[in-house]
Amino acid sequence: MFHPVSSKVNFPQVEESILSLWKKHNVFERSVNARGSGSRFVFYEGPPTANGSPGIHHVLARVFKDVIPRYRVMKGYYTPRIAGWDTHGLPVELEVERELGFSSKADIEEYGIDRFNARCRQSVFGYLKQWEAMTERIGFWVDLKHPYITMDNRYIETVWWAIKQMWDRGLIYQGYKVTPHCPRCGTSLSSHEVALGYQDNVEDPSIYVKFKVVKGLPSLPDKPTYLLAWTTTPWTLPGNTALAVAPDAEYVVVAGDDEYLILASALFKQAKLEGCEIVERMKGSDLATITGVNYEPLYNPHKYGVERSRFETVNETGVLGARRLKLQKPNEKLTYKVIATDFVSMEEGTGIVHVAPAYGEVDYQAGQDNDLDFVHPVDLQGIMTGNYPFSGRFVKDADPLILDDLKSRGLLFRSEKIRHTYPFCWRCEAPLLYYAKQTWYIRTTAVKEALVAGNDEINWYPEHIKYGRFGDWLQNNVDWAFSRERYWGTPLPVWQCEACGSYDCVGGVDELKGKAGLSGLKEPLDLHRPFVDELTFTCSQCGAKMKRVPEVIDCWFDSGAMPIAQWHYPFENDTLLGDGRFPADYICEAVDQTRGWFYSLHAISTLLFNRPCFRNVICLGHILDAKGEKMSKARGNVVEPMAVIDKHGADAVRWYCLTASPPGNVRRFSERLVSEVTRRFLLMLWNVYSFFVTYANIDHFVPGSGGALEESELDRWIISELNQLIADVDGALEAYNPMEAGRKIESFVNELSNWYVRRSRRRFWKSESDADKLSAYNTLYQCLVTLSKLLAPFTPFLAEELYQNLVGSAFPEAPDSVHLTDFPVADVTKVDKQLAADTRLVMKISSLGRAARSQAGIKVRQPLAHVLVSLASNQEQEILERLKPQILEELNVKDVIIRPPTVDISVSVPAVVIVTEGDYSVAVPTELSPELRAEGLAREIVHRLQTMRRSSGFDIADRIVTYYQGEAYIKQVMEDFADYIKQETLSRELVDGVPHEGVFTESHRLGDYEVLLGVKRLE
RNA sequence: GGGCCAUUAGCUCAGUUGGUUAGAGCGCAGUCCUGAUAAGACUGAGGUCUCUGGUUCGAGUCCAGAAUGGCCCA
Repeated sequence: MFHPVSSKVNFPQVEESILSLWKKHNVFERSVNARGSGSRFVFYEGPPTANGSPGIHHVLARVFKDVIPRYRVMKGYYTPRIAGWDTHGLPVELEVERELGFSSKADIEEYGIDRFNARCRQSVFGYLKQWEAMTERIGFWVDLKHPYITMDNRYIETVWWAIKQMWDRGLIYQGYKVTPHCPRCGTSLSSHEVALGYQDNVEDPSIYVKFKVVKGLPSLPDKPTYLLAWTTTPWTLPGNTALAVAPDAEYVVVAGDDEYLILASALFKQAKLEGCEIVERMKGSDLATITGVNYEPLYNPHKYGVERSRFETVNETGVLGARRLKLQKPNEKLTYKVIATDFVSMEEGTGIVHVAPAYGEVDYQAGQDNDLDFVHPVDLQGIMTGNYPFSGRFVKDADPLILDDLKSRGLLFRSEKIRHTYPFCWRCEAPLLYYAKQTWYIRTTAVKEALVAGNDEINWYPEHIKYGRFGDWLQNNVDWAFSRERYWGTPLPVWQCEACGSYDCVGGVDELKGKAGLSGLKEPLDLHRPFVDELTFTCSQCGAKMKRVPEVIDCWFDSGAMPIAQWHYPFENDTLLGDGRFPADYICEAVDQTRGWFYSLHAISTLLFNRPCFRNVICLGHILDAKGEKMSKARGNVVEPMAVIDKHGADAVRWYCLTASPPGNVRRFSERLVSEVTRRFLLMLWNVYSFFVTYANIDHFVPGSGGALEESELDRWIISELNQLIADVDGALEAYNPMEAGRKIESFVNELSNWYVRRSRRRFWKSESDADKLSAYNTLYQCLVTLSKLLAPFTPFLAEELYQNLVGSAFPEAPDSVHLTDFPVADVTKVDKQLAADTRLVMKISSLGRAARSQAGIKVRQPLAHVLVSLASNQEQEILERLKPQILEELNVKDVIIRPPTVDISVSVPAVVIVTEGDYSVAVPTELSPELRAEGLAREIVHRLQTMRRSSGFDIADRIVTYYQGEAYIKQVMEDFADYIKQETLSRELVDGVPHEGVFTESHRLGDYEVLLGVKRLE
């Protein structure tokens, strides 16, 4: 006996009991360990940060992360899955700062780095319970008991080892580079972080500034001459040390009332100067070389208490290419020059570009190439230094004051506003400022070819990411600025000598402990700041004291090192690279990780081992709300995932995530869509399951009984479809395409429910337990059991429920969970393509026939003498001839008359309704004989009695006595069709007469006749 | 400014290499079926396949350009 299954189901409730079953029987661990001898399938978990509650996009990712490994386990692969937590980085610090009400790094230092980091350590798992609960509830199987945690000493030690490997190969250097700097967080942002914070339509000043040429042009000495330049960042003007022109472009000198202005002729009109007279033309290269076209600084740094320096190159081991700035002496008569470069745009501005080497990447490069001065009157908080009229102000606030100042000095030609895209800090939304700063870099450009070549070996889903977004990113690779001037992160393991300035990189704890003259060591060891800052040792070069540099590293480096750091390689597990645990077969994250984790994984792996560390990656699109808008707290449209799961169940959410749309597309999410999935798919499957169990129990069906099966055509058909389905699902999952696999399952369940079960109903109902009935049971049983296995990776709860009841209760020796079974193997010999096509033909004709009946207004319950059918080919005629019985049943007709394709059936018989689709036509006669009418009435009576049985709460198998009272015609029909009516309604007898008390009665109108019907249950 | 993706019914999505009249589910209106009943079947309304050009005997599909949205880069 199977456990009775009601057609009414509460999925969340079923799932809860499955969860406790898994827990009780330790199913996840066993599913992994049972495959211990199989080949490894390696999954890498991209570690989330647990300092915020998980969102629906996390659920999406975890569902996709789960489905493939579950499939692999069932295919016999040994597939351990290790959870991971990302614990370092600015997000964590910002959260703690918010809690403490801090607004700057000074607040943190005052509070104490030790206390601050202790709070970070605590904060980072603030939502761990929620994360674990969500992970468990949705059935994402991953080892949460032994996760890798990026802040653990052992994890950090591996990260140090990795950095040391790169250091030894000269791949780490400290350089000045212009980096996007967040003035509030006080740190540089990596380019992948910058990418997170662009905002459109930002309003900024758009100003034209006049730079006075020192002596005027030799040919035009009568009036002062100005170079006209354009900028949107007035605050960078004090840092101006050159003006750049395009060497091949034409420049013009135009005459104003009491001045000459120089600008590119191409931008002459755009600067609204077309009314002015052009007095001279010259090439940009001439402008740059003409003696005397030096200009006066807008702000001579020496007058405002600001330093001026120039670059010089130094070479040291490990710090290749480092540059130092050499301080210059004050010069009251300072002038700057015009340079010719290749970056001057003729699209906007004046063709003369303001160059401030401290504040732009190209500016900085131009400064190096042209020995320009370097002036940097802005501190790390974005405050103007020196004693300008606008000193002490935040740069953006200084802008209007600078304009006022220039205007009062007659140097502002024009001032407007512009709307453009500008980057902001992705966490705190402060505008980013481009600064030349000393930062530690990883020279990823040195392995660019290997990065690109490695990408060739990776399978991307969707494929366009490979040579699109990710490939482009690799092609445009720049060195990785990976140091952060922050507190809560993996400390950069570089020590510098206080005296001689030489560096040492430490690659492990033992190495550190072995350093001569080590002091400051405390146990238990904590590799974080400030404790690691207190560790000093003796300089091997000069014997003075080595102190750690202050920086920590980008947390993307942490997570990107997880392939080795989760194993504490090479300090433990040193066979990792050769024993199958590296690289990953599968990873999966959202598309924003292209420049995040996907990149840091790939970069670190390539730098260390010169090979990629993942083979297949599913890259998920982002989730939008029901209206297609981005979910955000501000909009208040964030979907709380647990609420949806509690209401509809995890399987519904999983199935929606997996099948609703291609994984790489953006997708809309709403509770409504999840509930649709439940109705359309889960409930339909459940109904088939419930139907099966109900009748199997009535008939005491025992799975596998009955020896060789006498399969009907219908059985052979669904078994053929089933085996085709197995092959399709297997192939799609093998190809990392759960959506396709899921949709195939959906259409199979639809066929199973709406054709196989519907067509087979009478076989289950009939009283005698013959071979045909047994075959039907065995066939449906096989379909359901196979479905439970096919569905196990997708909807593990529902799959388990089916399996437990269908298999667990019948085969005590079977594995005690569907997740411990093998994935079904398709028996291709059972796939009958011809039969599939034949059945499609029957479906087609039935559908047309129903349409014709519908149009003729004749219920299917009313038998008809025949239908006329016209087909596409003679071959199909033969097929349909064979499958006639099915059509007879489906359409409730006594005969099917098949006409050759060449005969127009509309003229062959009068009084018909015809429905045609393509080459297929079905015609039904509208005339009814008295015999057919009587039979129709009998069926109508049966129908009414069935409904009465149900509404009076009888069980399906209850025997009854039926009473009837009506006119002569009714009595005649009741007598003529007595056997039929008794059989259909399980009536022991049909009693003509007034029902006595205790009988459920109803009066019915059947066409022109009145009848009183009564039913009474027999004990 | 550049790149990638998307745009098909009111909504969510299919549409293989170009080939009759562009499909499904949901929703809506109606009919039917029902011993799966909080399902199911059928019919109907609902489409300038975002737009403009081009290639072709033939374009939702291929090419070019544009628009809108999303993501990314600068």
